Amino acid sequence: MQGVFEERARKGRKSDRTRARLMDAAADAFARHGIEAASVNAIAQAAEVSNGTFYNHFRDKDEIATVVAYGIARELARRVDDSMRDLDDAAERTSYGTRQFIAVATRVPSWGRVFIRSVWSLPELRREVASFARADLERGARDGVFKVEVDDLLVDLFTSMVVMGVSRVLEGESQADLASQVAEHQLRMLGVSAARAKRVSHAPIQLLADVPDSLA
Amino acid sequence: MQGVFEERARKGRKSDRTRARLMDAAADAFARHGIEAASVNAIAQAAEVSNGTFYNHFRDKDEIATVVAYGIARELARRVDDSMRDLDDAAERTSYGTRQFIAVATRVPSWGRVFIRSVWSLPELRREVASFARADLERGARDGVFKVEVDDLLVDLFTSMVVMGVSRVLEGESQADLASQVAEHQLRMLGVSAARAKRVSHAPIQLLADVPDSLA
Amino acid sequence: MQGVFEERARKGRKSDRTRARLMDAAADAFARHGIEAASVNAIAQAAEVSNGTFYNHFRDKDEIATVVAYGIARELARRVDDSMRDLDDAAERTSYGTRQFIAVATRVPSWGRVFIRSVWSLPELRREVASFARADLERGARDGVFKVEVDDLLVDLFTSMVVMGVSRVLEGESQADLASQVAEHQLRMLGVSAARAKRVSHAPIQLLADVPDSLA
Amino acid sequence: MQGVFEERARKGRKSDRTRARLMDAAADAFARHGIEAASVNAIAQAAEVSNGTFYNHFRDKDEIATVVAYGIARELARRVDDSMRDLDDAAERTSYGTRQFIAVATRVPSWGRVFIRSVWSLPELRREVASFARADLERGARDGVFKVEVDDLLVDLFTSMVVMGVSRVLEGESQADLASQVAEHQLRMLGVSAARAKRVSHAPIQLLADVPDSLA
DNA sequence: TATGAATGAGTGTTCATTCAT
DNA sequence: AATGAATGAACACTCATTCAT
Repeated sequence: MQGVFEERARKGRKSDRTRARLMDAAADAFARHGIEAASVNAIAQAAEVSNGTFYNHFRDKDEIATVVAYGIARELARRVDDSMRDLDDAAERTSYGTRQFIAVATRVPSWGRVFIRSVWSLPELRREVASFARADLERGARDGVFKVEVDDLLVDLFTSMVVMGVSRVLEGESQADLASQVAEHQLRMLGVSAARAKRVSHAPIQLLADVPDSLA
Repeated sequence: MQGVFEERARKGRKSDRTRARLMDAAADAFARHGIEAASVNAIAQAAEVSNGTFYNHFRDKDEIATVVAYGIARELARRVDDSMRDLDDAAERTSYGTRQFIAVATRVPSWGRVFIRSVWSLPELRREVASFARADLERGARDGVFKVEVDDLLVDLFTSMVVMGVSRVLEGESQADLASQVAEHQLRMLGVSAARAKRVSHAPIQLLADVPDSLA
Repeated sequence: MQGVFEERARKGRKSDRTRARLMDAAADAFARHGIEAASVNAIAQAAEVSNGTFYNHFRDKDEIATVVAYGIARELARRVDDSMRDLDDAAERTSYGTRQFIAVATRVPSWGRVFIRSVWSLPELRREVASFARADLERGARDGVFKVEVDDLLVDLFTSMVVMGVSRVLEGESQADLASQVAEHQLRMLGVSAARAKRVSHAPIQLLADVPDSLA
Repeated sequence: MQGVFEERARKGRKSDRTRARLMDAAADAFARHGIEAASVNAIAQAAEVSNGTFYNHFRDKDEIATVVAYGIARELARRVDDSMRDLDDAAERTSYGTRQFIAVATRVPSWGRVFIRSVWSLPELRREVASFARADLERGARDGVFKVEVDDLLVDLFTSMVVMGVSRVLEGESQADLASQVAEHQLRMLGVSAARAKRVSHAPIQLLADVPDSLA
């Protein structure tokens, strides 16, 4: 099994690849058992290096946990953002973003699981990811598409709904329709008419075209 | 300091009181450091019994964690439910329930924290607590007050919003208005008109009349 | 092999005996390899308890090191002091004390070795032990037996000579005459005439009459 | 900062300079944390070379420890000896040597600290340094200046007094008078009259004239 | 039921040392 | 000679759990 970080470090130096393999192994272990319960030894073993090597690359377990969580969160946000370049309407962007995010986050289950774990424990990370959503929410409010005032609480509620969606999919729910429904509920919460909310959220979209097959 | 479980076991036998003190201490420790990081020794010490005594009352740490989480969740739900006996309208019940729940769950911070931690890790517990909400959501759908279909996903989204509210308050947000806003957003998501959502959610309510002073 | 601490805790509770055995084992290990190089596991093993038990009795390795060092130093000082109750003349007391101390400290080699190691690294301990010597030096200066001013430096030089004596004996030198010569040199340093220094320091003395045979 | 070893290797080949820098870094680290606690990595880093390079120059940590200790001890002895070329009288030589040694050993504190640490753990080193003192003690005994028999014990006691002096100065005592007092006590121990001991030991001397400024 | 000393597997972490480049 | 990533044994310390009293 080759992880996503290693995939990307394939061209780098050997040391970079070792680091990437540790990160992949850590993401996997964190997803499986949680950060506390994942042991450094197990991570090193999964990465096929000795435990000492771990400490050549990371100061301690906290460091790799943070690095991995941010790495994953940023990569998820980046991919979703990239896929939305052509959309203008705030309702469409918001709805599309939610659906795409759920799709991407569940594509590599260990990444999704690390994400929903760290999104609560690392507030800065949450804020960073939420800032993408916030921009669209504010645009919608400005344009009159949304009828609500955008504040921290609204952004957090919006985020918690996305997270809930990711959780459900990772628990086994089929992703396709579920993501649309989450988006639909969000739009209604934001003051979009029920009819439009349904229409926009269930419009067919192109998912994940750019994700390499090796991640499956 | 006397905890809530002990409060209720005051009349019971000595053994019951010991058990209750262990549960109070555990709730506190779990809230403070998380379940993994809370040690049995520390719990026993806080309960002023020896570590051996712990194992006379609970098979292992997992058991007390589950028992405490369920105990707290049920107590929270019971209190909120009790306070809603006189309400009939689904929108009012839903809104009132959310506001009351946030108030109660944050009244004893350690309980609130244990709740938001366990609500994700114990799905059965989540379902049990959510069943109260589900009843009102279904009533509202039946009565035409809510314009949405009630399914598992909706209940979970509704729940995640309440949890988000509790989190924010425990992070230091002032509770009063925040709870109302959460409720308002929920009603809008459920298809209630913006005007009514606002009116219902910001109506003054009597909070916590029944909470014993010892919890303050 | 039964150590000195255990000997003394024989009548105590079982827990006290375990603690004492750990201390004996630690004294031995510290003497053999130095404090840094002695491992907690090795100490526990030598005491025939599990490594976990060690930490039921001592917070960490530093704690047992300090406790053992002070325990040994005080016991050495106490024994020597006890044996000098009947002496009045400062020159005799000083000389006798040095000889007795060297005898006692080398009687249980591991104690002596711990002493010469810790006397440099724990200044408070050095001061505590030296305070016995200081009293006699000051008395001698007051009585005119010694012709020097007693200050910190003098006490330290005096102490370092005793320590040197202990070192030499532990390195294999025969103790009897060596201790007398150390005492003789000390007296001369203090201003006692060569003739009297020799006479006083080589007078026969009763060594160690009170030390239990089990220590041999 | 440029160390003493490097200073002297300035003209040598690059390899020699690397070696010298490692020795300076090691002396510093040993003085700061003790030999056990000083890590090879830290030494290499302080010397601004990679850890691998360390092993091109020294077989292991023990080797550099010994080499550094001997290097320092010999350098100290050499400097003191050089400064005494013109003195003839044994009492003067002895006293002057002690004072000069304390001055030199405390001039570069890390050297002094390494010295007092290794003088106990490396008996051969102690003997080597002491041989300078021994020569003067024997000359004094032959000449009748000292009234004692010179044997191993006397040399060791004499040495321990010098070491004690170095310790005190490194602990913060002002060096000037302290060294004189140590020398005075030594002379008295050797049988020199109190009056002459005082006079000789407190005579003004020229300290450290030959120490390069870079050491300051 | 209560006690608390004892257990021992397990954890994170350090570090001297090796070796391919 | 120099590099620095990799190694893995060793260490201090934690903690859930057992059990004799």
